[in-house]
Amino acid sequence: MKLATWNVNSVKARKERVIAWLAKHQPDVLCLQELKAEDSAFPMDEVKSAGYHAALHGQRTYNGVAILSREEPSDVRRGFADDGDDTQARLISAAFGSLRVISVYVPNGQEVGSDKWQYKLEWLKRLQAYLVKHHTPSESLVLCGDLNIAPDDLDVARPEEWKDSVLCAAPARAAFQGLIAWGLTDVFRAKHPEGGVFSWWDYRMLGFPKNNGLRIDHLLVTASVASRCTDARVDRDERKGKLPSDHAPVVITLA
DNA sequence: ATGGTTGCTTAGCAA
Repeated sequence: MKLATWNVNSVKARKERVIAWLAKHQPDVLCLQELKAEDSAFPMDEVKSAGYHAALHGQRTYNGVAILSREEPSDVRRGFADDGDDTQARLISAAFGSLRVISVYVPNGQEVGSDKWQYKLEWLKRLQAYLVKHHTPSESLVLCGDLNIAPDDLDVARPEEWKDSVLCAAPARAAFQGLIAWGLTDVFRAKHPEGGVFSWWDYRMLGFPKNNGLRIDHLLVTASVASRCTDARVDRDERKGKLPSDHAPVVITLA
């Protein structure tokens, strides 16, 4: 079984790439982030023709998340449905038999100390509370998406350059460790303990040609899923060529 | 040569 997560930075701009990627890699589940499109603008016909279902939580201009799957999803849930601000479409959850998959787009935070940074930290707290309220580490669960956190300096090509950024600042890394402490395993790290593998490169300043990358897209899994994981990789090729997303897909294989 | 982006929405923001 193959599960993947990919921040596509506009599903309309990336439509051909997404369809081609599905055809080439045949994942069982593909979680998408940053659709930047309402549900009505999602390329549903093309995705269906490729043989996939799509559970959507879209939004105009910003945000928007989805879960594409070969199997029809059940129990689709959108947003936190808590008493906080739920106007930003950043979380969707679906079940496939006994496997629960959650696709998230964590706020970037823009600048440490800004209002958006506060929102990011609060959002991460709500994510932790959401897991505690709705799920248990004894389930088979995959929490994946653009977490906008590089958990360790091993996940940063140039740690000195990024150390004070919203992707690396201590409170963000502490929030990531909170998810781990709840009962999730960073299976990608387990397969690549040496680090130096990245999932995002800034469009600006020749980020990709210089490999000035960070690993901020993750698949965090509970123990029963971790024990089945045989492979974890970044599809770096997808960041190449004409008009790529600034993120590459991250893929795990389960026995 | 010291900059060098993209997407959405239409000049300014977000990443």
